[in-house]
Amino acid sequence: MINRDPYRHGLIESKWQIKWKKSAVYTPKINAKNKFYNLMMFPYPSAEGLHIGNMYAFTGADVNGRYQRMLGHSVFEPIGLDGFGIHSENYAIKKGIHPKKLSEITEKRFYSQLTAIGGSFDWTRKLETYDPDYYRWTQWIFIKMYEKGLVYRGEAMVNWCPSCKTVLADEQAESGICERCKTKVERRIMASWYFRITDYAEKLLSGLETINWPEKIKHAQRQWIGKSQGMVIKFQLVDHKSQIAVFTTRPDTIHGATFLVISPELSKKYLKFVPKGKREKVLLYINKSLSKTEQERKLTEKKKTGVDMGLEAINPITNKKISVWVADYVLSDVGTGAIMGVPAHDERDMKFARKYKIDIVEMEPDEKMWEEIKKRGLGQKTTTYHLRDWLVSRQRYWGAPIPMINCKKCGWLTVPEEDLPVELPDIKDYKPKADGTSPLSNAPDSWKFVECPKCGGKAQRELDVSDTFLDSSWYFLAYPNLDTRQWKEGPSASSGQAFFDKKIMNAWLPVDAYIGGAEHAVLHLLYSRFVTRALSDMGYLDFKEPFPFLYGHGLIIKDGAKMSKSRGNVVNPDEYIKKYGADTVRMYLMFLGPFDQGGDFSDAGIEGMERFTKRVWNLLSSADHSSVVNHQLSVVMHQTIKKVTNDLERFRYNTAISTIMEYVNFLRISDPLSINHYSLIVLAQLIAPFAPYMAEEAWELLGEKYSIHTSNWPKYDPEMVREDKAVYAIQVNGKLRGEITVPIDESKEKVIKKAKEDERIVKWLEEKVIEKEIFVKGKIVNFVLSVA
RNA sequence: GCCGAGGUGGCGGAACUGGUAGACGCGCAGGUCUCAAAAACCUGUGGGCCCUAAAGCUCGUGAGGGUUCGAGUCCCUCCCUCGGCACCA
Repeated sequence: MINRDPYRHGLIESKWQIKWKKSAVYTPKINAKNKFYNLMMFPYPSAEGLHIGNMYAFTGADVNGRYQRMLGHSVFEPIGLDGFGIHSENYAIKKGIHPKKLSEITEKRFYSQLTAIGGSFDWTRKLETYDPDYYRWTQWIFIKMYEKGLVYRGEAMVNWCPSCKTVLADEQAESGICERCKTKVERRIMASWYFRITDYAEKLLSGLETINWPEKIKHAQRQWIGKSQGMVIKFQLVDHKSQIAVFTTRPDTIHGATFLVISPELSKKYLKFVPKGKREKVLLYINKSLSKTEQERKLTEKKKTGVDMGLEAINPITNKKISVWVADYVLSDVGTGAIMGVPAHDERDMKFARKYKIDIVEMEPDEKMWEEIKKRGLGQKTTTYHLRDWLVSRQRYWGAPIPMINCKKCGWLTVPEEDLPVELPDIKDYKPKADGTSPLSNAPDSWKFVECPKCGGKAQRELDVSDTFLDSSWYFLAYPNLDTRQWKEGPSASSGQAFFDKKIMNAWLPVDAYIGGAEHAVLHLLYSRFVTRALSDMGYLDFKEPFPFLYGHGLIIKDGAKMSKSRGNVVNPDEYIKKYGADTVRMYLMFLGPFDQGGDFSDAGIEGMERFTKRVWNLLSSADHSSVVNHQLSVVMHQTIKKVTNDLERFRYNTAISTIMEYVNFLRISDPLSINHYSLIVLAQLIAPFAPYMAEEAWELLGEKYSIHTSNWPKYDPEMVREDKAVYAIQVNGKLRGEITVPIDESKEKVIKKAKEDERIVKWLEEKVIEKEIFVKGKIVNFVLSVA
């Protein structure tokens, strides 16, 4: 009897959602054996909810988690929300709803969508960055970093986004554009808190060699850290005691240096040496340059401008007097902010020299210069980095308050640990202000003013909040510890104890598989590595890299463009899940192309996948299956297991699915009586990571013990995957002329003999001389004929 | 400009260390079923030539050259697309 009940995805999905939750299949014991921490990058809950691109990423990560679980691992796949931050806050402002209230709404929506897509999340250990139980530890980390000397307050030129009305870190303002809203950033001088990530430049760079990440992402980090080795060389000014230090990676070209150029910022220092007659012109140039934004300065790239400062310096190698210029093509924060101009070697210097008619001296680079300069004490080897310290202050509301107190008498002090968290006060007017005043200045005095922890006098809290990237720089450390007493109770004054249990930490971390997009290459991924290393150096952690293995998934685009609300091409998965079921949508997404490549979403092919889902269901739910052993079917089955397993190991989900399709096609044309129970068990198991609901339902129907997701992944028998026949392609002069089938172990001589006798081949060999016979076992025979 | 990744049918994409290019799916065409349609199922599907047909020949993986018995895969030159960095001294 054949059961042809249609597959009712709605009913089946809700059935298993409830049962999975109740039986805690996805909740590993914290002291489990064979642990596997499978983590997808922390999502920030966009107000529109989960879009199809998020679903793609989560599904791909989940397929890996489910596969690893079936391999026998205790898989921990936690989920939470990176809900603090400008993104959520801006949306709240737009909607006129308080961010706290809005976060409650988005949280519900997000979690219900994540449930619907069929992820094997451990719902008992979730976290949200805006939860005071979470951010007290964000603040604790800030304090620990401060105590270690890794946090300082600096007054410096910063990136100010006039649209977001806050300062931004360098990583968030690449090329002078706000990472969030794409507005041009302005330069402002502001007092802010900085993390000394530059102290870790070398460690972050060399650590890349120890981790298994996509080369693309490692490359982006290397480039961002921007190590360059060179020399700082001092040039003596003529008639003055002062010197100008330049940084160069090519000291071997110093004998071609015919001028010096100082950045406008730095040139102020030398203004006093500039002859009176020239001073006005120089000053004018400096002011004009400084009023340009970084962006404008970089845009005028090709055109070099500058002014002769009327000063001379001595080239220490040639002993010639050379002129000193100020020009804005030299940047103050690169190297020493001053360069030696070597027109014969550097294209930019050449342009500058031509324009202002400065001497151009041809020369050959001389490697001995390194030694020479060092020996004569003219300069020394120096390494510089492009990496800048991480600015973590934000003049915004929706973030973790920075746990610092300012006392007029005692200066800046950290909030005592036992007073954490410094809770974000509920205030009515939380909008950012154009003048850079923090919205928390609207907080009541009872919140703003506190007793100085040192002298007891009146002191004020820091009013800025910290960067969202600080929240997300350590969340992966939190998940396995959410059940611990320390986590719930918070830090105590005396112990200095962390939120985590080191035993738990060492058991679960580092993360076994981290899956996320490449867009965080120099943001989240760099910050997390830094914070982890810092905590490790403080003795809190025994590992240095949080993510030894990272898989970068591709992006789902729509009509050739990235999905975004402004383009109006955001695809919501809800309607598709409702119509086709989560399993079909999951498989459709995974079948689009290689997981690291992403793809263009069009629903054109989804109905094909629906057909496939139905076919699989029809096979699995046909109760009348024998225990007959059909050799040919067994061979195909074992080959399928082998191929699918290999593909899953390499995240080649698209080909894994196509292999399962071929298996299904084979079963469909097979005599129904030859389809035995085990061949269906295997089918259900192979498809389980992709279509978890249907697989579980089928598993029950097949009378197997709950749950399929904790069953043992099928193993292939090496004896069974061996073919007993081989198909040889027969070529003449490299061109395919026919093929023959022979027993797998047929000898070379016999294969060649048979090939020569094949009627399709004979005519090609008639009256020809065979010069060479190429034989590749199991594959090919090629007869090479002599030309004459 | 530099650094990545890539360019394969009408489309998404297969092809392990050089060994039968186009798996799998979509789309399309024809058919079965039906009063009809949908669904489902079956057959075909890179271009050209030849042909009643079976079969055969030939060209084909961005362009051109090379290595090799044999190249989508390796080497050289060039073009294009996407992503990253960019006056970094």
